[in-house]
Amino acid sequence: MAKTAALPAPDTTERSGRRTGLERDDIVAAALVLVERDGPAALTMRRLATELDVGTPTIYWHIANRDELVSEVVRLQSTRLAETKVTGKTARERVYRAARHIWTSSIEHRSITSLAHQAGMSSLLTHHLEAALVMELEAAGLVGPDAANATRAILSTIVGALVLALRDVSASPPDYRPDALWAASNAAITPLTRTALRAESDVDALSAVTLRAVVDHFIPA
Amino acid sequence: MAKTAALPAPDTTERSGRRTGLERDDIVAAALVLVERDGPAALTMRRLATELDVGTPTIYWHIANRDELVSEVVRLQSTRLAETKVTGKTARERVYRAARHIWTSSIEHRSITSLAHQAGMSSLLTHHLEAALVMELEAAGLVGPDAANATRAILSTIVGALVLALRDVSASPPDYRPDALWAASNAAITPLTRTALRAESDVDALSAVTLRAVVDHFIPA
DNA sequence: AGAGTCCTATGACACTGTTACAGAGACAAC
DNA sequence: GTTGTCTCTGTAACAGTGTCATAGGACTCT
Repeated sequence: MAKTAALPAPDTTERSGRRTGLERDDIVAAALVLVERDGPAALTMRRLATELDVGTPTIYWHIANRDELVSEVVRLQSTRLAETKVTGKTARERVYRAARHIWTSSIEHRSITSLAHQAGMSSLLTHHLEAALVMELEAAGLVGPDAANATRAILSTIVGALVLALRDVSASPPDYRPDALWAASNAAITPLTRTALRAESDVDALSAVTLRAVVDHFIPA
Repeated sequence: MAKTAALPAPDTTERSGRRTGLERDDIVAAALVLVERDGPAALTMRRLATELDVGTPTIYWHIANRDELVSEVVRLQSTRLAETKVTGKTARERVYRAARHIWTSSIEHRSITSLAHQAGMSSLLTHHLEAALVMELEAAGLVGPDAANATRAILSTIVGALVLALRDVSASPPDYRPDALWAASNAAITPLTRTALRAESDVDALSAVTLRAVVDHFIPA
């Protein structure tokens, strides 16, 4: 035990029995740091315990499940992403910027985005940003079910692009990567299109275009 | 050992040492059945072995990794989805129908879709259907990068809607479900919109609308 | 009959999440 | 000052997971 120093180290008193007060938040914060530093797969109860220089059951005293820990981590990150300042002249533009902000934030913290995504909690991660989006939608004249549907459509568009952007191509066997797949395909496709499909795509630009199309469709000019 | 009978049972000869020929495909087929019957989480090497009435290392003789097994399962399902008959008068309509077919197929076999999705191989699962989509796109006048970008945009739209449709809300703690999240949110949102956000959404219809918007944007009238 | 190849079972290793249990330390009450 | 009692922590274990080393059986060829 007592390897390389732990992450937060909130109390100066040497490790000895009782801790004072705020533990739960420290655990969640440490988990967040761990994920951002070493990726989603690194979030292991034992590893987190080691990082905190603590036994595994200690974590279970403060937190019920691993699922709850993940929820808490995602929620913490969600609040950190809360503040948003949307600019833009037209209502359409402001909606687009708000949506685009969700994309950039998710890409910027891709480890936690992947974590939330694996746990099926993307909506929790983006909730605050989503609220900002809804406000812009209402400012653009959409209320009730119209606003809700537009929100979901925009969010699903972003999530779809995120899946494309964050997937790990190196994980699947070489023969089954999109590149090789299109090369081996015997479909009746123009060579030009085939090579374009094999090439790497600029997911960021593509996401922007698609998002613009969806926003334009749901927001009246 | 020798519990309830195995799934395929290809040979009448009692289990005894050497099998004749086609084993690998049987394993993959059994894995596919297992996933479709009991969900993605049920695909365990030991459980698959038990299902085949065989030891675990036997599977490893035919298949390298679990990842390779998953790849093979997804690929098998992909070929089964291969035949597509796209109807529709206009080119736009045919593109839309081809894209919509990817959605319905993915929803219909949601267990395998989830499996492919978790492994980051959604594109492998939908590859054949994607090829059909590309052909329709070319028939609509798009070639090269234009066709490739339209393909990716449409596919990401579908995948985004799939994530929304296939997520397991019961997995996350009650306080963090979208419903409760919007109820507790203190954002400046109209009550009408808030209740609309809290309500369950018709993801299928929403996906159709979004898809239509994206297709209309990329395909000239 | 002997050799070689293909396939399989036993058993283990290193992980994972999770928990029962036995305690330490700090505070309150007597 | 001595007891509790509550809060927290470490040791050790259980049941799973993917994966592999090893030994041996069964079949085909010579």
